[in-house]
Amino acid sequence: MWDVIELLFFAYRDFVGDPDHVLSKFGFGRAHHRVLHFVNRNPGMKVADLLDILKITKQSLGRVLKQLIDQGYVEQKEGASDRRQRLLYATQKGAELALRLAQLQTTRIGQALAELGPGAHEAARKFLTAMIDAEGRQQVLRLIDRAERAPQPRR
Amino acid sequence: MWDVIELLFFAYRDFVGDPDHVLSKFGFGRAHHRVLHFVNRNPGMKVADLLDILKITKQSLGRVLKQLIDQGYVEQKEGASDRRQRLLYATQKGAELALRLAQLQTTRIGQALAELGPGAHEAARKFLTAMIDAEGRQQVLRLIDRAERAPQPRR
DNA sequence: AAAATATGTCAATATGGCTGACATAAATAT
DNA sequence: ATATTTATGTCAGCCATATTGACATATTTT
Repeated sequence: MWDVIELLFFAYRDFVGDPDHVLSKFGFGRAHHRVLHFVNRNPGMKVADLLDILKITKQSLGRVLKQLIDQGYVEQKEGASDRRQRLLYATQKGAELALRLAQLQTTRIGQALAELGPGAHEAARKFLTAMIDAEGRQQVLRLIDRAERAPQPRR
Repeated sequence: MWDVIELLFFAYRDFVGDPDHVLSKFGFGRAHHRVLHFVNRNPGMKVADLLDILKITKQSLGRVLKQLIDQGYVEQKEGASDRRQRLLYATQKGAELALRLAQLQTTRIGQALAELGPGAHEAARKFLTAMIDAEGRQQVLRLIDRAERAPQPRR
C-alpha cells in the first residue's frame, strides 16, 4: 500500500506539472486551470456547482474567476429561468487554452496507457473511481458522464 | 482520456483530504505531512535528498522542517562520514503520527483495491508508475524499493 | 411583505511556495 | 596550506491560494 501512496504523490506531481509550466506564462496558476477546465467541460455551469466541485469558498473562487473573466477566458450569462444565476461559459480563447492544457495531460496519460496493455484504461478508471469518497462518487460520475455525452459548447 | 484527468483530480483531492483533516488538529499542513512521511520512510535521509524528492526550495523546506524538529517529530544527526550533513530521522512521536496518517490512506487504498479484482494492486502500481516523468522514474522506484526493504528505523 | 437563495465584495489572516543575498562549517582540490 | 566547492541554514520580502466573517444586492419563493 505504501508504494501506492508514494506513487500517487509522484504521479500527481508530474501530472499537474505539465500545465503549471504553461500557465505561468499566462500569469495564471493551478487554480485558474481547474476553473477553466470544468467550465469548459460543462458549459452553462452555475457558480454554486463550481464551488461544490472544487470544494473551495466563493471568496477563493471569486478572485480567480474574476481574472479569467476580465481577461476574456470565461464569460457569464444570466440564467434564463433564474436570473440570479450567472451561468459560466468558456470563450473561444478560453476553450483553446483549456484544450491546450488538457492535451498536455492526455498526452501523458496516453503514453502511460500505451506502455501498459489494452485493459489499462479501464483498470485506471476503475481504480481512480474507487479512490473517490463513496459519497460524492455518484455525483462525480454523473458529472463526467454528462460532460462526455454533451453536444459541446452551446453558446 | 478526459475522464482520467478528472478522476485523478477527484481521487487525489479525497486522498489528501483524509490526512489534511488530522493534520489541522496538530497545526500542521500538507507540507508537514510530506516531509514527515518521507523522513519516516527513509531514516537517515539528507536534507538535499528531501529537497530533490519534494522539488521545493530549501527556504520552503526550512520553515516546515524547523517546526517538525522544534515540536519533536523529527530529529537531526550529524553525518558520520561527512559532518556537514544533517541526517533526518523521525522520532517515535513522529513515527506514530506518520503511521496514523499513512493508515488513513492505506485504508482508502485497501478498500478501493478490495472493490476491484485481485490484479488491481499491480495494475494501479503500473499505471501510476507510467504516469511519472520518464526521467526520475527510476529514481522514484529505487527510493520506494529501498524503503520497502529497509530493516526499519535505525536510531 | 417576508424569507430564502445565488452571487458578489470587503477586510483580515494563514499556508506554502518563490527569489536573492549572505553565513558557516566541513570536505575536497590545487 | 590555502582556495574552492559543498551542505546546510537564515534573513527579508514577495506571490498565489486558501480561509473566516460580515455585509450587500437582486431575485425567487413562501
